[in-house]
Amino acid sequence: MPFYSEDALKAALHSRGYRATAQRQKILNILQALPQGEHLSAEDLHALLKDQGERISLSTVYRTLHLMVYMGLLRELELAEDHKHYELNRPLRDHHHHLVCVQCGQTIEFTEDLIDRIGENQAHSAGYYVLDCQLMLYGVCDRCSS
Amino acid sequence: MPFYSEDALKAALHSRGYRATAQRQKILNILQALPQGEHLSAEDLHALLKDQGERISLSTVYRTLHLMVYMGLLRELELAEDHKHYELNRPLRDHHHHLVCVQCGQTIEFTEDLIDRIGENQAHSAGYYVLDCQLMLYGVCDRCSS
DNA sequence: ATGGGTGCAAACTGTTTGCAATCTG
DNA sequence: CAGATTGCAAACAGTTTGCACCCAT
Repeated sequence: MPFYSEDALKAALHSRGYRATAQRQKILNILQALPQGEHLSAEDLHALLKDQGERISLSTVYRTLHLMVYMGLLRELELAEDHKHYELNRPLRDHHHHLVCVQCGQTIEFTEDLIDRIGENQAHSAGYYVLDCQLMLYGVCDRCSS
Repeated sequence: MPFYSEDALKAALHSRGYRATAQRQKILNILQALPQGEHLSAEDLHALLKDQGERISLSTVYRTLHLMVYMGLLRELELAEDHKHYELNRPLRDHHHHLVCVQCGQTIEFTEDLIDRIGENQAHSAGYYVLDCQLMLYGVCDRCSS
């Protein structure tokens, strides 16, 4: 059950004056097909598209990811790695947060509605419309600290 | 009232088998002197040191920042910009969180003890020792959405 | 005096950009 | 058909690394 049908994406793009292209559709499709909690880097995504036989350039992947983050369709994650990861921006109640070990990079995901609600409140009181709310916890896991 | 006296830094380094060097001292000093909520990039820090007449290389700045994040003395922030920022990792109660406009980059800081407590609990129950806890809110500010 | 730390310059990685060609509306 | 979007290759920024020298322990 995809969040964005072809038409929904088309409408979202058109409503802001952007054009619906095959590349944008394919990128969103891949990210929609990802299981909850999976996230890809721009290069992962590009490699996947290549594997599927699509002809699409890395620059277009970057441009599309930026556009979709800007539109609020995607979340951009900064985890332990040195590059960004992207995933579909599902409704707030499904948001998960990240706990990262700064030494080994192990990442644990968890959900916590209260955080999302607090974030929502803070943003609203500052006059912001929320696109994404991420609690990042950095620490040392038990394996690394022993 | 600095968090880390010269001796405290020296002790922290020695206890983990690292050496106390003038460069490490100077970098920590600059970050300690920063007002609450200010944060610098590696290059900002390097430029500041140069201005003060210090002779220190950019690589050493990077190496030192990494070491101190790893040790838990500093926080590494990923804001709207395309490079990392660093600030002193003060005790949890002083932690602040960030609200960023994805369109204009305006950043608002706020504090919320409850978030820190939730984070602490989540981390502990996963067996992690917390170094840092940041709520990142991405959205669109009222000026950009109008 | 030993080996951790530094400075320099060169390499690297992920990302961005200019431009001509190609599509969408 | 006009202008948005793409692909390519080249540029870029921030960061990392190899190595010889230096200095803390």
